[in-house]
Amino acid sequence: MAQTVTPPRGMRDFLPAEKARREHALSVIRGVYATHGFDEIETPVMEDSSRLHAGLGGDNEKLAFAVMKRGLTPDDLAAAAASGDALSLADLGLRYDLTVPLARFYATHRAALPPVFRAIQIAPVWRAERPQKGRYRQFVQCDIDIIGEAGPLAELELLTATVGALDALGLEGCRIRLNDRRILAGILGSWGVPDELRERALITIDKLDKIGPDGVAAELATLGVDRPGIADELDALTNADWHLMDSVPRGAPNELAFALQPAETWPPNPPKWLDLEAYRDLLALREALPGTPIDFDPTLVRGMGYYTGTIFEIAHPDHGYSLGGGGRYDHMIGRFLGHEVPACGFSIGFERIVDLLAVRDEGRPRSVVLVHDRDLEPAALLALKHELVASGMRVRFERRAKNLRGLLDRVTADGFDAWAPVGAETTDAASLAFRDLGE
RNA sequence: GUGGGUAUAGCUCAGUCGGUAGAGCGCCUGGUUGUGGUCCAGGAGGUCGCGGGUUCAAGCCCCGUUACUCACCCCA
Repeated sequence: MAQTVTPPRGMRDFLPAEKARREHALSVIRGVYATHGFDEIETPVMEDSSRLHAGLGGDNEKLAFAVMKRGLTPDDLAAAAASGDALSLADLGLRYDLTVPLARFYATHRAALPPVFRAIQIAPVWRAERPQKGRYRQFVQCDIDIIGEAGPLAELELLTATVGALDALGLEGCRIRLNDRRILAGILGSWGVPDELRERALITIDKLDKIGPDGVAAELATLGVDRPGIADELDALTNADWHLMDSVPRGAPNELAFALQPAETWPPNPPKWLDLEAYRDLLALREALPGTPIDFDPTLVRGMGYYTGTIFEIAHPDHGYSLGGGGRYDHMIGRFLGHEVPACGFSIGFERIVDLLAVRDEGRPRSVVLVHDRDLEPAALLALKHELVASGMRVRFERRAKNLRGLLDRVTADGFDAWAPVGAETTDAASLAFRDLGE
């Protein structure tokens, strides 16, 4: 091999067939989101480094690609080396999600935006992770966000629009996992977890489906949270039937299970740690979305530090990773604006769904390949092509190959419908003898 | 950041016990076919990822390194 020529690690080129699949899926998602009343915006791929590292991105901040300042001097480098602060050499960075840029966007343009703003963002983000299956260093997210709506209506609109998009894509088997940061905070509070350990404890709980209740309890103990009975409580949380629509908990009764039954059977004395607003919001979501595949999962955490209320993820039985996620982040815009504006968003992980989609090609124009002898006049060929294009066809030239099989297989894979030989005796489009492809 | 696998022609891959670098497809040339998707012959194309080591001899064994890939952590 003369030289290895590849795109940057974790980033990809797209050949025509794959590019067409992606654009088709994107147009479906755009269309559904638009019918649900959202408006598309665009922001720069970079933001100020300080904004990307304001503590809002959780672990993703460590994965941000930084952009070095222009015109750095040896003194600058020496100062950075002395302080050990490499980030001081950067003033910009590539965005690692679309939520932080949206909050900045809203703070910048709030005067031009409606009181309740519904935004679509479909764009690439970058994270310097180690690539693997379903994980890239450049990937497209499809975000919808509602800014300015504090009540559950925001969650409902986001959930219905997202489920609508998944349905329109023909993606079957997806379920929405649902939880609320306030529920998690209540659980942690009941265990006496101090505030400074809360984030780490949450990440530990997130591993429940991988390392089990005993594993989580053991890891919590290493953090200093060693209250007896935690493993049993986690086990009860896991084993309860948490389907919000139609169920009563089937596991051993526990406080949280009772709390999530319908209001009529709600115990008169709710557990002290239960956040009543969160409880009411989850109830409202359940009652407003009958038939939607939503599962309450008290162990769903999500890594972003900025979530303040409901959190959700798209799960698919064929994949160990989530296909999307989101939640409420009521305090983030206040960081940029100075006063609080409620906000909630849902993101579809485009890379993780596009491979699951079947190809649909209805509505394409008829597309034909002209296989021409190699000694024809370009002007004559172009006149033929012009005539066909003017009639609404998609037209591709291919120079005559000795063996046509490979050529015809290739253009069939590219989606062409028919081909015709073109020789010196071909005078106009009427004299072309088209043959169907894909037989 | 941690662990496993892989690396040979443009592509997909063989390569046995260490003994002269291979196939299919694609490409080029000539012929065959002649309303055309057939067939035949010939040809070009390789620093066997890179660097060391062992050996009379390394694509093959050893060490290192880089890239790709799968998984973990974390995430979409």
